[in-house]
Amino acid sequence: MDTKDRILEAALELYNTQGIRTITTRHIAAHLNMSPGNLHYHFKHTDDIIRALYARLAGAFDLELIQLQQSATVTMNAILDLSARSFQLVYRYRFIFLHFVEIVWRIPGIGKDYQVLTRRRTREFTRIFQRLIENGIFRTDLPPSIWPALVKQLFIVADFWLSNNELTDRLNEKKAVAAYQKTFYMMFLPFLAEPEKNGRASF
Amino acid sequence: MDTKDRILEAALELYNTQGIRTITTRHIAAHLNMSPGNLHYHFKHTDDIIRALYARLAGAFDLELIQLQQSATVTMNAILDLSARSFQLVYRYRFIFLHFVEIVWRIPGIGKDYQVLTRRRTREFTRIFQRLIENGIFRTDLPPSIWPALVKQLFIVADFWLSNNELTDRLNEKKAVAAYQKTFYMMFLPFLAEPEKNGRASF
DNA sequence: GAAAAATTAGTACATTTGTTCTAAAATAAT
DNA sequence: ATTATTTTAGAACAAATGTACTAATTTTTC
Repeated sequence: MDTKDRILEAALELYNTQGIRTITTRHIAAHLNMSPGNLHYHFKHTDDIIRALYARLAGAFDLELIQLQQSATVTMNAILDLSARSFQLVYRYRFIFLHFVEIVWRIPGIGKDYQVLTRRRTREFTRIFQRLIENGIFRTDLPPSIWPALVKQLFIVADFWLSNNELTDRLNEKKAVAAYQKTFYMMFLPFLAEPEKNGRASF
Repeated sequence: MDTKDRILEAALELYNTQGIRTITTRHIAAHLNMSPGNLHYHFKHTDDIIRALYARLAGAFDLELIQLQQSATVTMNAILDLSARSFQLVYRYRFIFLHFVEIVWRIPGIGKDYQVLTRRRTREFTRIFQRLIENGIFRTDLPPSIWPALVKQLFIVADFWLSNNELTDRLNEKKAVAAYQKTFYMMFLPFLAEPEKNGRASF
């Protein structure tokens, strides 16, 4: 692991546990027994570190979505599995989600990128839901405008479930994964044509 | 309006528009043509300002909830109206919701208070939903564990809808109110026993 | 093995920030 | 009216922060 990677890993850990307000480049450098000068040789500006971490998160997310899209038929189980795997990413890069608005205000490029990403993901999920309706998995008695609304709900919960956990239950990683998955399952349940049949036995 | 109020109003405006990271007591004082010394005479510590603003928000919220609880029968319309009025509060004190985790980490007292508040509100809503089930407004074919899950979903969306708006659509206040209300309406729709009958014509 | 390039440590600097201190001015109390 | 109290302005301070600079050291290239 080269120096740049070590800096990013240390920054990630410190940001995750102490927030972006209190952690400075000096803290990150000290945590690595490295001089501040050296750190700034690798990352000229503090924001470059955050930018790099966001880029890693976005890249990892893209990989997950590509995998989902490549499967011929999308099942509910595939979607729930995606939610579990993407939570691992959310948790790994949790400081971004816990301070999302702050980061986007501070580094506009990230906001722009997230907007584009979100629009693309919205289209993708709308299409997936379309297919789930056609396959009789989702209900057909609801107004069509419910589906984009569901997508929005899912995005909000996906992005901010962890913030809510931080404000309320403060579950540790293991318990958080389980609770997060259950939340997602429960979000889909009332939309299923036959809840008892299409639901997962494991819950 | 006394000086303390003027400081709080100025702080609220600046925090709302520029975030808590960039705004310092000096900015707030300058915005009021006031000396930093004077500001710190009224609020010894910066955090005291945030604490005072949070207290105002919490107090205003309590008033809303008391009003809902006093009504003999809670209807869907009453809940949707509450959601609209509470959004006005979320918007007025939006810096708190846009930087919630940061604030709670910085001022633990606020986190403690929010936890207690949330638990109480969870119990209240669970009871309300119970009655909506008994009155045949909500479906009865879903597992009972869906209702606490719905409460959690609602809280997450209520607290972070605005953050999501900031990251994606950036709607102004007027449009945001409308979209927020619609989101809430759509969240209840799949839980209604007879969507077409209990739903609102206005959507 | 010498020259060039890279990495690193350490220091330095200007700015900002939260807060305190002092004294002046305004206001209220008697 | 004079005294006491509250409020205000302005300066001052220590700590922290982002980043630049310099020189040393390590690594790579030839």
